[in-house]
Order: sequence, then structure tokens, then C-alpha cells
Amino acid sequence: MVEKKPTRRSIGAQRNPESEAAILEAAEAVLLEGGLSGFTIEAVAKRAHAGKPTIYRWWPSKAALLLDVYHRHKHSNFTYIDTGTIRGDLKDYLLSLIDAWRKETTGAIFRSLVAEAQADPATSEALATYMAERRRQAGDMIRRGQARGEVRPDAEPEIVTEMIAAFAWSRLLTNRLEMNEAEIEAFLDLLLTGIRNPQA
Amino acid sequence: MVEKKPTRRSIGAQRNPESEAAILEAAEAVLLEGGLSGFTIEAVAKRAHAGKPTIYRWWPSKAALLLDVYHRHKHSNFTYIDTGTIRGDLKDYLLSLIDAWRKETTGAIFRSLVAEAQADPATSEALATYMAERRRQAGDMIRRGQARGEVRPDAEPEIVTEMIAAFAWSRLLTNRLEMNEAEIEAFLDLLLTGIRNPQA
Amino acid sequence: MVEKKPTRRSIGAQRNPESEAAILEAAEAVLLEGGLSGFTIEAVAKRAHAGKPTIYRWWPSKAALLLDVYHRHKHSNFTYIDTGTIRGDLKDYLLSLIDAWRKETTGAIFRSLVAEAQADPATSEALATYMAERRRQAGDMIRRGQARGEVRPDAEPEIVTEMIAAFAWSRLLTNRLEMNEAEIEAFLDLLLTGIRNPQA
Amino acid sequence: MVEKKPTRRSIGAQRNPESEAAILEAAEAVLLEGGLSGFTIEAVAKRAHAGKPTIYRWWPSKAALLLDVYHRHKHSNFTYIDTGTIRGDLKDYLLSLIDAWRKETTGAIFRSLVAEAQADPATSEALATYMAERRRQAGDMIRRGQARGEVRPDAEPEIVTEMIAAFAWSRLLTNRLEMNEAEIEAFLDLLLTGIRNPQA
DNA sequence: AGCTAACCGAGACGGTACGTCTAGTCTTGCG
DNA sequence: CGCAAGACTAGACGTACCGTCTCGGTTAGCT
Repeated sequence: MVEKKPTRRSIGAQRNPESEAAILEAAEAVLLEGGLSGFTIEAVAKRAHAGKPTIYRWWPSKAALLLDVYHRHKHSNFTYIDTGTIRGDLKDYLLSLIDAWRKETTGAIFRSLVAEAQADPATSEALATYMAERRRQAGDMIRRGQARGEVRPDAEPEIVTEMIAAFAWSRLLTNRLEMNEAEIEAFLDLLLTGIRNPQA
Repeated sequence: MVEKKPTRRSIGAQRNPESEAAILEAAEAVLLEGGLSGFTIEAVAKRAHAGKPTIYRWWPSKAALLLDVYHRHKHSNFTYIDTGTIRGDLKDYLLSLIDAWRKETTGAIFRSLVAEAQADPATSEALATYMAERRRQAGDMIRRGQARGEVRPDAEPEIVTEMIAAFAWSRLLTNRLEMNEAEIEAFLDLLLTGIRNPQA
Repeated sequence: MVEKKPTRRSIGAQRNPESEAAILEAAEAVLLEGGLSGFTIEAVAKRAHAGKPTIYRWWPSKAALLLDVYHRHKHSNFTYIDTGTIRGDLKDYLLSLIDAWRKETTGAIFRSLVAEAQADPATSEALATYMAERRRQAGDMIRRGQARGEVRPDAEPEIVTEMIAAFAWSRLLTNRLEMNEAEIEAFLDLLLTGIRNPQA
Repeated sequence: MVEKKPTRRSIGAQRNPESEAAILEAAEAVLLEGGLSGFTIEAVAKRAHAGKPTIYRWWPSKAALLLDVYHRHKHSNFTYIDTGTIRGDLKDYLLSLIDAWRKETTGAIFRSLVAEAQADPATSEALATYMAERRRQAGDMIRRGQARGEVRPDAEPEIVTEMIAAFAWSRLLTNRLEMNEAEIEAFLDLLLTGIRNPQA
């Protein structure tokens, strides 16, 4: 018989990649349309034309699904390109964070992820791991700057990195991601030279 | 008169402060015992021996109640004492934030609040207002430092302030609030003198 | 004194007849507009611009108020007029019942009363008393007929009376109060001559 | 495997008859123990160890559930047996009604049903349909009597039937179901031969 | 080639919490 | 001291999702 109905069937005793894709796609759409509060497994299942158990089979919790949706988006990878100067590197990094989160999709997903992590230990763990890796990667920028002699050798790379990310988080989580050039420059100036008055 | 019966009565056509207090107290207890996910209006009502409509009469949403609970706790005032030096002031500020949030109570409430703000616009708004006020207050420390000549006159006070708060948020929201003295000192060093290598 | 303000004041330590009237009037209006399910003390209080305790002070329960509303309407008294013949008397009686209940007001109130009586013993008692009195009054018609020699002397007046009232109840409670002349005549024929075939 | 746990599970994407039975049974028990006012969906759900949505899934309203409970009880069938004489048939019918309603269960349910029908149109409709069918069934007794020549050919069967049912309703709804033999005989006499004095 | 094991969509299940509604009680402040 | 007003506790209402379960059907891969 011809397959006319829009329903997917099983493809045997193995995970159906079509279903997985449909679920992730639906999850993202639901998250964007309804926000975190509208992001329910039921809604995702309905939109993906999938059964709830199919979702629970592959993602143990709502948080896990959320995390997966985020990872899918992470392919817009932060490359930490070497611009030759530490200021250029950091500015690129900060701008890439802001740009990525300003795209409605990614920002909303990440916000949801952070929110979920405050209640769900598994998400918290996953987020921690993800952030640690990110700090490590970003830390390379600092280490490059130290190698070039631009950056104080006693500056702890991971703390510097965290200050940048924390600043971006702060803006994302309080809806203040829109920054003008001057603000960004002011932040970089502070980070590079500190607040101490050199005259004093 | 001796209060024997466990039931509170109405005190007429006006808000009963006893009920308000009982509800806030119960809300805090419930939040601590069950976490954000266990924080339900129903549970609060039951614990406070209050009717649900009484809660909804005075707090339009779960988030409003949560925020109110936090506000009550905030009165453990961050005084931004003038220690005489900018380094002393900032260290005091950062430590007071960390200490407050390390007390299980306050930290958990604030985490919940931030999480809720990611889904609920009303909470988001309320949190934004609260944070702006806090940045303004903290900014005074920087302005004092500038008056003393310790701090660069072109350092934007509110951005400095935000860097500190953002760093604390970052630690709170990723369960890394436990910091040793060295880490705090390293952070303050970076903030005061920046990462630029003065040798270069 | 001219009553301009929509609010009534107390007239001292005694029952205020204005309030009583306003409450009864409001109760009737509410009952008609919202049906039995919409008939709440709260709604009546609001409409009468009366406080709930004022209602509870004078009527111990919702049912009592309902009963009072009905009694107020009973002034459209069934007179059991002497038409000279038993058939005329009974027809008048049946028609007066039907007519009264067909007026939306009285019918709705009586239906509500019967309904309430199924759950509330006080209403049940009140209804029973009322119905007994009614049967007694209507029984007089039968007794008059017996005196005239029209009616079998061994016909139990109160059972006859009840058969008529029960028939009307049945129609009222199942929304079948609309009867044509033929139906009424058929009922009276049955009541007067029975179903037994005189030929047999 | 042995069924040890007291919880019922789903049996797939279809109605679970076990749940249905448990809910109906619980509904009846709750109705009897608490009366109509104590008959809440919540109480039924708790007693049946069922979720509220399970009840609402299959019964659109409290009234629907109530009606269903009554229907189950009705299967204590009124058989309208042919006793050979019209008087015997009618007596059997009346006694079977009285007996059924005198059993606390059935009577209480039916009273509740009638009460509910006065406020809720859906119940009203359902009750009307049920009663019409009942009148039709009972009408057969009269038609049999007419065939035998016992009953006047011009006696409208459904009106006769209604007079009997209405009389029983009247007694049920006013707590006067206890009747002695004499009363029943008197009623039947009136129904059969009417009130007209044959001497006149 | 048949059997089995795991997959699939679908949706019912027992539950929990939601936010609203009404009941009936109580107190204030005005007159 | 009665009145309008309205807050109080209590708990039912009907709805939305949760995470689990079973159904009936499908297909791949092992026997």
C-alpha cells in the first residue's frame, strides 16, 4: 500500500532519525513561539507528530531535550579567532556572544537552559560542563596574549574569560543585550587597563 | 488574649497583616524545603493556613510572591560601607554578595527569581528594576573612589558595578559560589589594574 | 427623606425593611437571570448593595431566602373559586397552577425550591408544610363536590388533590408545561371518570 | 505476574473499563454517603483512585455522571409484567417504582437527578429523554388493557402513565414514599373509576 | 523465511497544581 | 448597634501537563 498519511512509521528496532529530527525541530519552534513557559513535552510531541514515549525514550527529561536543542544551535561556533591583538580577540569574542544571543532563537534557548539549570541538577551539571569547556577555549585567547607579552603573566586566564562571559550573561538574563559600540569599548577598556587611576 | 485556635479570622474589610506575614513566612519555608519546583501556591496556602484566594488577592502571580520573599530577605542590608580605599570597598561588596547568597535561603530564592524571570515577563520587569537600583547604589562606591582620585575619572561606574555583580551571578547560577581568598584577590586585581602587561 | 445615594444607611438597631425589600427583589432578579445555578448569596448581596452578613443575619441559608422569595410571589393566590361544578373547579385549579408557573418568574422559583429541597432538610420541611396546606385548601373543592353529590363520597379528597398537583409538578419539572386544551380535558376526563371501560 | 499494586494503569489508547467501573461505583458510594451536596467530582476521583481528568474525559459534567449512575441502577428492571388485569398491572408498576425508590440508593440518586435537572439544561434534556421512554414503555400496559376491553379506548395511555409516575414523583420528592396498602388501593380506585359519583 | 525485539504514533492513566469561584464567618468604620 | 463593605479560611471547580503505560502495527536483523 502506498504511504499517503503524514505519519511516520517505525523503521524497525532502531532509532528513527526522522523522528529525532522532527522532535528537535518541533522543540525549537515551540520554544520560540511559546517561550520557556510554553515549552511542554506535550506541545512538542503534538507538533512533531510524535508520541510522548518516543521523546522520553531518547531524552530523559525536558531539560535534556532543551540542552540538545541548544547543542544543535551551537554549530554557530564561537571560533576565538586570532586577530593578532588581545583587544581584537576579546572584542570578537564578546561580539560573537552578543550576536549569537541576539538572534532570537539561540538567546531564548540559552536563557531557558540557564533557568532550567536552577531547578534541575542534571541540567545544572550539563551547563557547568559546557561552560567549563567554553572557559577553557576562551582562556586560550588570554594565553596567546601572554605568549605575545601583551597580557600580564599573572593574570588568571579562566577568571578573565569568566568576567567576559558573566557580563554577557548578565545582559542576556536581564534583557539588556542591546549595547552600543561605546559600551562595549568601555567594558574592554576596563578589562584591559583596570579602574586604577594611573595618575595616582 | 491568648491565641489558641489555629485559624486566623478576617479583621474586617482590610488586609490582615498577620495573614500577610504568615504567607511570606510559609513561602520562604516551602521554597527552601522543596526548591523552586516545589514552590507552589497550594503548598504555601496550606502551610500558611491561608486560602488560595487570599494569596492571589495580594500577589498577582507566583513570581510576585517570590520577589516579595526576596525583598524581605534583602533587608539584610548591603551597606556599601566606606572602608577608605576602593579595593576595600569592592572586596566588602563582593564578599557581602557571596556571603548572602551562600546562606542557603537567600541564594536559593534569588536563583529561583532569576529562573522565573526567564519565562515570566512580569518577574523579568521586577527583577530589572531591582537590579538597576542595586547598580546605582553600588556605583556610589566607584564615584567615591573617583572623588578620592583612586579611580580613573573615565571609568563608567555602572559598568564596573555590573562586572562585579555579573561575576557573582555567574558563580551563583552555576553552583560555583565557593571561592577561596586567592580567587577573590585575583578578581579584584584584574578589576583594579586590568590584564594589560605594564612591561609591554 | 430623599434617597439619592445608591447606598442605604443603617436605621439603627433594628431590621431595615428597605434592605429586606432590596434583598428579596435582588434575589428574585438574580434567580431569573442566572437560574438556580447563578443564584448565589454573593450575587444577591452585590445586586442589592447589601453586605453578605446582612443576608445571613435574616435568612439562615440560601434555601431560606429562596423560600421567602417564593412566598412573596404566592400572593398571586390560588383562590379555588367555586364555579358550581366539580369539573369547573378542578379545571380552574389546574389552569391557575399552570398559568402561574408558566410566568417565568414563579415557575423558576418553584422549580428551584423543589430542587433545593432534595438536598436541604430545612427546605424540604418548609416545602412539605406548604404543600400540605395546599392540599388541604384544594381538598375543599372535592369536599364541596361531595356535598353537592357530584363526587363519590369515598373519594379521598387529599389524594385527588395530590394527583392534580403531582401532574402539574411533573410537567413543570420536565419542561413540559405547555399543554393544549385537549390534553387538559383528557386529564380531567380521566380524573373524573377513570380509565375503566363502562361497556365492559 | 501478580497484581499487587493498588493502582490501575492505562491499557493503551483506549478507555479502561476498570476505571469506568471504579468511578461509577465510587460515584454511587459518595452520593449515598454525602448526599447531593457532598457529591463532588473531587470526592469521586479520590474514592475511585482516579484522576479528575479521567472523569472529565468520559463524563462532560457532574450531571452526566449522575445520570449514568442512575442508569446503571435502573437495570433493576421494571418489567411491566402482564398480570392479566389492568388493576394488577398498574399496582405492580406503582409498587415497583415505590420499592425501587425506597431502597435508599436508587431513590437518593433519582432525587439528585431531578434536582440537578432544575439547574442544568443538559441534565434536564437527558432526564426528559429518559422519562419519555419510560412513559412509552408503561403506556403498553394501558394499551394491553384496551386490547382486552378493560380500559376505555379513548383513554390516552401516556397521560394515564404520567399520572402514575407523577404521583410517585410527588411522594419521592416530598419524602412521603411510605404508603400503606389502603392508600395505594385508594389511588388505584380513583385511577380506574374516577371521582364522579355514579349515583348522581 | 520466520521470529523476535525494539521501534513508532496515539492516547488513556493516576496525579499535581493551576487560577477562579462561592460558601459562610468575622471585623471595621460610618451614621 | 445595624449597616455596607470586603477580607478571611476552606475547598470544589474544570484545565493543563506531567511522566508512565499499553496498544496495534512496522521493520531490521538474527536464526
